[in-house]
Amino acid sequence: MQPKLNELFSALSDATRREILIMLLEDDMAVTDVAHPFDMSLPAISKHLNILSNAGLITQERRGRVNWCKLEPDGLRDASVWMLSFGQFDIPDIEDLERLIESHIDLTQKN
Amino acid sequence: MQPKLNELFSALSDATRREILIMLLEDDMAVTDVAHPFDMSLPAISKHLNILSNAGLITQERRGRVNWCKLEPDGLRDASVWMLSFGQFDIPDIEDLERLIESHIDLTQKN
DNA sequence: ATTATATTTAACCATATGGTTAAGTATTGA
DNA sequence: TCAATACTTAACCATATGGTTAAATATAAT
Repeated sequence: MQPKLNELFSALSDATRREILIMLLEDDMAVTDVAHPFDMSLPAISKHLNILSNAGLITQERRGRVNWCKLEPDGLRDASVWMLSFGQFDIPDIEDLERLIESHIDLTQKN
Repeated sequence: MQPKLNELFSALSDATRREILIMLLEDDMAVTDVAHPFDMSLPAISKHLNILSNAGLITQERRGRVNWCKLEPDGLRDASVWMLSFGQFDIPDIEDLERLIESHIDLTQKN
């Protein structure tokens, strides 16, 4: 399957979906549990998860009545390569990076 | 001004806008010249350029009646850091990267 | 002064997006 | 078997997006 930059970047352009990805960094989660922290209906979250799936950023595996959501970090690869190919910005500081990884506050911003 | 990941990723999610960014890697361009290769009206391109400006990916400087568009590669920085912070995918091959930079064909895909 | 060039703004249109509620479908537990 | 759980699907709605054409604006050239 060819990389789909439109779907990839479009999936990343929504704050709810970025938060979901960050939640899934911790561990695989059931749909209901993904939905829990959000002030939003379950169908809305279900749609977001479909969009993330179609973008190749997560996979979903149904076991019984539970649909387990799993991060697919390689899904970010194509978008990452695309951006790196511009290569004209400084490689972000290791320190910046570490700080950001530690505290995901900056990553979960809403706007 | 705070980074705006929504605007940034959203701007990158359109193939026309990604092509414009790649064109601007070569050199600064007037709006009309940006529009030339596209089968699209000038106002449509003008809108795309505004979206890229608002995302901080380009700047526009009017000199006389010409509005010069200039790439702002640092605009990609926040999105890049966000993606790198996932850090669970392999760093793309230097070879992959060089091949992609040489031939931007893979980067300008439409879907 | 008039015309041509470069671009933006306005008004409009079709489709996409992100949300809702209500109903449907499996699967599990009592 | 019946009810609860964990979803998904369908129908709907408001707003956003990406395009169009026509008109407006500002600068440059004749």
